[in-house]
Amino acid sequence: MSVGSLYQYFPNKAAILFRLQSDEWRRTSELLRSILADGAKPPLARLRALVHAFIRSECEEAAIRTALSDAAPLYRDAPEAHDARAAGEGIVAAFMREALPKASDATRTLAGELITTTLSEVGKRFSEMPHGEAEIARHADGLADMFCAYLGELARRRIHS
Amino acid sequence: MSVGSLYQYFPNKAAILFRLQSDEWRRTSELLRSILADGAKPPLARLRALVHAFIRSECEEAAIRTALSDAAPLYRDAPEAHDARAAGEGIVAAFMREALPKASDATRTLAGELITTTLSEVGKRFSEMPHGEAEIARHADGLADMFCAYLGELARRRIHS
DNA sequence: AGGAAATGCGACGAACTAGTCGTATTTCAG
DNA sequence: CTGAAATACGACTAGTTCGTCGCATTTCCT
Repeated sequence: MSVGSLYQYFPNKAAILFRLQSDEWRRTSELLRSILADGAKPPLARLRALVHAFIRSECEEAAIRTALSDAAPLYRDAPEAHDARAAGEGIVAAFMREALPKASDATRTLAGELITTTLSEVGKRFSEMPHGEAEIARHADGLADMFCAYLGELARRRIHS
Repeated sequence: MSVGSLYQYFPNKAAILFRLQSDEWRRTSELLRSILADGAKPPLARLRALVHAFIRSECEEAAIRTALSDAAPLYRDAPEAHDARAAGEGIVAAFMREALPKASDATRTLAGELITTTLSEVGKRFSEMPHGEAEIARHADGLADMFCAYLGELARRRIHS
């Protein structure tokens, strides 16, 4: 693929990168939906599966992910970026209603946001430093443990300092 | 401060940015030490205080933090970056021994790494999107809840899926 | 096959950025 | 006060990067 051909389909470099990132986001949404909405398993098992799948997918093609996140300044303020995020939030919200049926809306929203941003930000860092299969699995398990403990505690509603 | 003057003290742009980042790291280490090593309060209260202090400090001077993290590619592979990280890890390790006295070394290390990277990565994201005081406090509390729940669960050693 | 339309291409130019260098200004000892 | 050493300065240059443009190649219709 040559420079000229590329610029027949995209107005500028930002658009190219944004398109790549956008595809990435779409795939991630798909992952979210397919795992979180699977009604067969209990909620926490699904969450754990999601963490593993997500971390593993971040570590594949680590190079392109790093490049994309380095280019973030170019598309950080794009309106589509916001939309993509919103799409994911809907799926997470539905999951949270299932996982925390008795919690308040505010609690659910906060917990959902925290888990989502933690997963995506920590995932990004994983993609930046190469690991072995086993390391990845260990860390993903730890992360899942953390989320499960948090949700468990919220369900029991006895968070103390 | 002019360009020429700046380059009398630094060999190149990367060195300038790295110096700024390095100062930031030193201040963060200081924060870690001063809060986590305060033996008076119980461990989880200290952790909660740390989360609040850290998130608040990330949100101050958000502009420079964002600029620095955008420049990360310039110093990502610098050896000093690794050292700075190691310094923080020592403090965290000591704290973890206190918070999880009965856990294995592997468990403690993993939990320490997870909490550290989660805090720093999620903190970075907070600095990128402006929030009100109240929002910040709410999220910091949520994050602290998550960490406390995780450590509590590890202390009780009954993580299930 | 002939030719016209669409697509592919990469050398080139415009714009930007990091870093230098000769000059101007300040500091300070004798 | 004087002159030399240190520091400050910003116009300038070398090098890089994004995006364009004219030509080459492929596609597709008659």
